[in-house]
Amino acid sequence: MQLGGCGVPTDPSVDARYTDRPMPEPGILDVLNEEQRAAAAHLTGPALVLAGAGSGKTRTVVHRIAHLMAEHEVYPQQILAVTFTNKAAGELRERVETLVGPTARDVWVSTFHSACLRILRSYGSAIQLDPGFAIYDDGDQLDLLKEVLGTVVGMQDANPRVLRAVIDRAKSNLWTPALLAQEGAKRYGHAVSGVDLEQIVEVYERYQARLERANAVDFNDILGRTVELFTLHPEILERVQDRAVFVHVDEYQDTNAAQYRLTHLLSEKYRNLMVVGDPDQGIYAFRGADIQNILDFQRDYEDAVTFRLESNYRSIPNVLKVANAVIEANTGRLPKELRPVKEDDAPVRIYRAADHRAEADFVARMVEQVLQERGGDLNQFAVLYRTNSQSRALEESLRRAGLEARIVGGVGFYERREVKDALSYARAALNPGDDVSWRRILNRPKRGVGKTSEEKLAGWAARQRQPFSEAVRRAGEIVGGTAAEKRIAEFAALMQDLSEAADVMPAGQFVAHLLDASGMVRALREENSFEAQGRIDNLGELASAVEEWESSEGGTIQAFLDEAALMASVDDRAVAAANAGDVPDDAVTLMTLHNAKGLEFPVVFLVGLEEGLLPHRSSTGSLQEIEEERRLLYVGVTRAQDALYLVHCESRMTFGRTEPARPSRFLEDVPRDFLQEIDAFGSELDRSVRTPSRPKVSWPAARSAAAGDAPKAGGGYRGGEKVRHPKYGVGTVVGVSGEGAKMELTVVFDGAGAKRLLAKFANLQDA
DNA sequence: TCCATAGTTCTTTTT
DNA sequence: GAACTATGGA
Repeated sequence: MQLGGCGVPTDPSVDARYTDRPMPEPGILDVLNEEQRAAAAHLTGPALVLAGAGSGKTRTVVHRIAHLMAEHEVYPQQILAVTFTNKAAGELRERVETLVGPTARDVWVSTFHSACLRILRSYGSAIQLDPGFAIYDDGDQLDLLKEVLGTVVGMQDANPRVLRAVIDRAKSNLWTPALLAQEGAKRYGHAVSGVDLEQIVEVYERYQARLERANAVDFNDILGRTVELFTLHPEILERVQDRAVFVHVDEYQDTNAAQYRLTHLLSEKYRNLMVVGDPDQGIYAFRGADIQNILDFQRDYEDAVTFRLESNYRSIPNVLKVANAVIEANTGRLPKELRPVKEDDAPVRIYRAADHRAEADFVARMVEQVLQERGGDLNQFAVLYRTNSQSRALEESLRRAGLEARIVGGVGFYERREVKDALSYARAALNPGDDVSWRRILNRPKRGVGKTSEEKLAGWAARQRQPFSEAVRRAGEIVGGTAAEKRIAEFAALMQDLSEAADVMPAGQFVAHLLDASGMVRALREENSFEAQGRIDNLGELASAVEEWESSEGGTIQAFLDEAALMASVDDRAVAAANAGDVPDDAVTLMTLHNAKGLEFPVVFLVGLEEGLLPHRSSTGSLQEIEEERRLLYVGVTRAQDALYLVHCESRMTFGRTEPARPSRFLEDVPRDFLQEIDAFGSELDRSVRTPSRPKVSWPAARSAAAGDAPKAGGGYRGGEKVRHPKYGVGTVVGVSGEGAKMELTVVFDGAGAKRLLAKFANLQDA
């Protein structure tokens, strides 16, 4: 699908043709409910769709698009739909295609980033971007920033991550360095995150200059430079506008200033803008998203029509009760209550685990149990957590139980060192200005060019204002007479060969050649280790992914690099082939709460519901931050269709240190009788036992009252406690139920696994 | 220039 | 507990 040259009528006179039709139309919209149908039948002008979780938002957009095409003669080439992830885009396109057939392929469905990247590849030369410009990801940004920091007085020891965060934030607000100086001073004073504002501005300026000199853009530039392009070249904007007569923006609550501006620019010619979202699911303020964008839509577009979708088709009533209770605690929200359509119900369960291991074992055990009880496959399960680092224990427990796990996100395939190196070769071959890539591969694999030589080259490049690759080419003049000189010359010859190869070889062949000629694979083979073999396998998978990409999509290596750069998770569409080897088609899904947005699963586990994790310790500084964390929990809860397990630990390991953990404050917002407490085996615990004479005490307080000071004699056991059994040895108490003579303990023994014991007879000692 | 070792920082969250 | 980085000896 090419921009511009695809037979788009220059003036489709939409306003005249598509207004004043009687409503509702027969046909396509019949399957929708009343709320959905009203929104989907909307024709022209701005519209806001406030869509609660699970209310059929995508369905509504899909039918609206189909309706426009099938019954109002709108060309697919006039429709643009912007989604948040590549995955959502693929799904949307597929569903429209199911409804209206293959012409749906001409509907432009894309993320903001992919759409803008395509525009920049087509028209970027108008703002001094060479067609082969590189995309710098987080790691590249950091590398470049480290270099820049070295050149600014007093910034040598500054943390590049902090600077990156500030610059990213400025860019997502569309602030140039000058604007950052101005606006930053207004909002933050003279220092941001403890760094002097003037110095930050200086770093930002130099960083940006270096990016532009390298013919590169970072992620935020993909949006920001597109805005720049549109502003400086209205004729280009207009061509794109004609490709976007009807604009849809999904997850509008997560748009930042740059995306807001783009939305406005794209839709201002025809004003057929439909934005869809849910302010309660805004979870990206940390990267500049502003919920105010959706809250102010009616103010921005006074003639806007608002539609509300509040019937929830996804979740059982108890899940929605919990969800509503959680989100009601937020202030300043539009009142909204999810109404269940489903009638079947089951309790939402809560489990208190001893530590992250017990938590993970519990999840594995429940998965097995549910499989036994109701059958089905592993794809029905999802485990959601706040931080990626929580995935390891979960993965281990599941694997130990023989259950496949699929981790979405995390350290992606394209961020693995060897893969990144290989891609850097490709980038360097395509773009002699890409200093970060050139420097990365200079001595990788090791070819005897050390830090000293590298710095001499870099110093020369900086003084001469030349790209690093030029320094490599002229190494003789710079490091003449040293041992490294010859090695660098060989490297220069290699790169000369590769850049010629990039022009003449098809993508797959080029990557295969690069892997061979660079010596990467050879060096790994010589290492002869288990780990090196894994890396070789990854490189092999990369080669097949490119091959596959080339034969199925007919893509160039440049297009492959673009796709890889914008790919959030490895199982996103085309390049997923890269990981085809180890992604099973039946597996429990593990991912962060952020990644889970927009998805649904029959059985959901929310783990790590503790203070410090959710809300995360670094997001407790302001009410806004805490409320965003609460929305994150809300997003998690509303992913569940039929069963929901909430899990928190009594102690958790952070930075390799085990520390006591308190249940999340958000659990206090959920009335206790909305939750059924269970033990490590899923058996229901008797509530009256756990809250003696204090029925109104909310969750966390009740916990300490019940377990905290109980005497040891008489069986005052509590979860997390280490005990010794005469036969089974040392173990950890993971569950307590009943009282007195009937008190039962669930103990996970280090050697013998989990056992259920009557406390009275177990003959346990402290361990 | 490279390698082993000790020390340090690190975890939010993602296009 | 891992991944990265500084250091000193070969």
